[in-house]
Amino acid sequence: MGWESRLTAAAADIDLIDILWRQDIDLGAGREIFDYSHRQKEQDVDKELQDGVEQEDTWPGEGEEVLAPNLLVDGETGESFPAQFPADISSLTEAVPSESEPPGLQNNLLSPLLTGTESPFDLEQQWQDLMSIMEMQAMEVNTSTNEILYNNPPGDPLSTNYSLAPNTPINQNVSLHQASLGGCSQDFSLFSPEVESLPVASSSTLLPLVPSNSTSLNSTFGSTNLTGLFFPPQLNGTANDTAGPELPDPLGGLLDEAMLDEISLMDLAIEEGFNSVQASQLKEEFDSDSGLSLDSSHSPSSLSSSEGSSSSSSSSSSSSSSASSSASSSFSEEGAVGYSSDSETLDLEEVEGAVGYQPEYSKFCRMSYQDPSQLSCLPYLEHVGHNHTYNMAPSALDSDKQMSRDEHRARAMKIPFTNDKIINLPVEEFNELLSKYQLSEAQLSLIRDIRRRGKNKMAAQNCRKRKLDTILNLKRDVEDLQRDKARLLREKVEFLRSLRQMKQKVQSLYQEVFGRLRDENGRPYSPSQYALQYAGDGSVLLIPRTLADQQARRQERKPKDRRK
DNA sequence: TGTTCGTGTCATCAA
DNA sequence: GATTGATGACACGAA
Repeated sequence: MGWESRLTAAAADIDLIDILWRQDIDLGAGREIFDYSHRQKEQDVDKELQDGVEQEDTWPGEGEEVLAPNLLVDGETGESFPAQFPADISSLTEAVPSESEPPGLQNNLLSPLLTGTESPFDLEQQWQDLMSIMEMQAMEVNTSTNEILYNNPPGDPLSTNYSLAPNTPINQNVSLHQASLGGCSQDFSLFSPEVESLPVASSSTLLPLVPSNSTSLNSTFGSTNLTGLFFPPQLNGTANDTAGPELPDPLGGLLDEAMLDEISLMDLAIEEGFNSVQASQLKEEFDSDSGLSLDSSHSPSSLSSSEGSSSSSSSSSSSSSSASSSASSSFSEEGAVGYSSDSETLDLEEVEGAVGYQPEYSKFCRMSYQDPSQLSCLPYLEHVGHNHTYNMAPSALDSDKQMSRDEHRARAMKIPFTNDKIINLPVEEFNELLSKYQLSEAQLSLIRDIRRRGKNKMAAQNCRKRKLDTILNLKRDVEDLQRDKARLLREKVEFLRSLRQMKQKVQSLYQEVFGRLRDENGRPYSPSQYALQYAGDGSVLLIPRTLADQQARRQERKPKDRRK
C-alpha cells in the first residue's frame, strides 16, 4: 500500500503534503522526503489507534481549523503554506528561528543536522553532481546502478522511495540516543562546545526532558488528525523548509528513465557477454566521437585475396623451399621479423618464435598478417605476394610466377641467391655470401636495395602493428578510467542518499521527542518558543528558541572564521 | 567516383 | 661510417 493511497484517509493531509512538496520540488526535494516521517507517524498513529485512545490535537490551537488562518499563499506556486513555521523541527541547536527574523534567515537556521552539513551539498554542488552523472550515463557499463535503483522490493515503501542499497549502512531503528551519539557528531553540529558548556542545571530557562506519561502520550498521538498531529503548522513549515533546500534528492533529476535506459543498454551489452572492446563499440553507437574506429567486423579469417594467392604461390617457390632450412635458423637467431604480412616466408613455428608482435588484436585488425594460423604455407619473406603492387598478370599465375618487383629484378640481374637470404641473413653471413660470388656493381647495388627494402618492409609492418597496439591500449585505458569514474559517481550518489536518510531520521526523531514533551501542566511545548538541543554527554535539553538562535549563529560564524 | 584500408617504399633519425 | 630499426609520409591497388 503506497503512501499516497494511505493518505487518502486524510484528504487534508494530502493537500498539506502536496503544498509542501510543490514548494520544495523546485529545490530538488523529492516527495519522498515527506514520506518517511509520515510513514513513521502513521505507525505511531496505528499504534495509538490500536490502543483505542482518541485524543485531541496536542498542539493547542494548531489543528487544521487554526492552521487555515495561518496559511500564506506562495507567490510562486500559488499554494498555501503555514505562516509561522519554525525553521526546522529537527534543528537541535541553531534551528530555532526567532519569529522576528526574515524568512531568508530562517532558511539558514534550519536543522543543524542539515545546515551544518549542507555546505558541500549546496545547490551548485548538486548541479555539479547532476552534470557528472549525466556524463556517467554515457559511459556507464556497470550493472550495479540498475540493481541499486530498481531492485528494491516493490512492496517496501521505504526502499522503494529511497532506493536504499542493500549495504547502505542505515540503521532503520535508530534510537534517539543513537541518533545523538557517535557517528552523527561529525556531520551534525549537535555537540558543539557551546552546547556542552551550557549551564544546564543553573539555567532556569532550561527544562530537563520529562518523558510524558502514557496519558500525555496518548493525548499526543491519539488524534486522528494527521496534520495537526504530525505536522503542526510550525512543524510542517519546518519540514517544508528542511526538505526543500536542505534535502534535495541527489537522484531526483539525475537518474531519470532515459539515463537508466541507456545504462541498462550498456549493462545488457556486458551481461550478454560482450567483451570490453565490443562494449566500447556498442558505446560508439551512441557516441562515436573518439575518432578511433576499430573495425572488428573484419575477421582475421577474411584474408585478402592477394594474401591468399601470394601465400599459395610463394609457398611453391622451389628456390625458397630449398633455402628455407638454412635461412630459418639464422632468422630465428637474429630475431628477424615479428609478424609478417608476407608471412609466406617462415613456417609457423619460426613466426611465433620470432620477435615481432603476436596478433593479440588480430580480430580488430584488417591486416591480413594477423593470424599465423591462416598461413598454411610459409615460404620466404621475399615472396611478397601482394597482388596489387607487384603481381604479374593473371595469365602468368603459376606456382612461382607471383614475385615481387625485387624478385623480378633479382631474376633479371641473375642474382645467384634468394631474396630471402638477401634480406634475412645476418650481416656476417650476408657478407660471406656475397664474397662467394663474383658480382657486378649493379648486382651488388640491387642486392643491397633488396635487403634494405625487405628489412624496411618488415619494420614498417612492425611499426604499424605497434601503433595499433598503442591505440588499443589507450582505448582500453580510457574504458577503465571511465568505469572507475562511473563507479565513484555511483558511490557518491549512494553516500548522498544515505546522508539524506540519516538527516530525515534525525528530523523525525526530533519531531517525535519534541511532540512528546509536556510542561508541568501537561501541555506540549510550542516549537516556536522552545527547541531541543543535544548536549555533549548525550543528553537532550529543551532550551528557549532565543538561546538556540544564538547557538546557531555561533555555529554559522565558525566555518566562516575558519575560512579566514 | 570518391573514400578508406592495407601495403610497400622512401627518407630520415637514432642507436 | 656502416648497419639496423623505427617512423612519418607518400603512392598504389583493392574493396
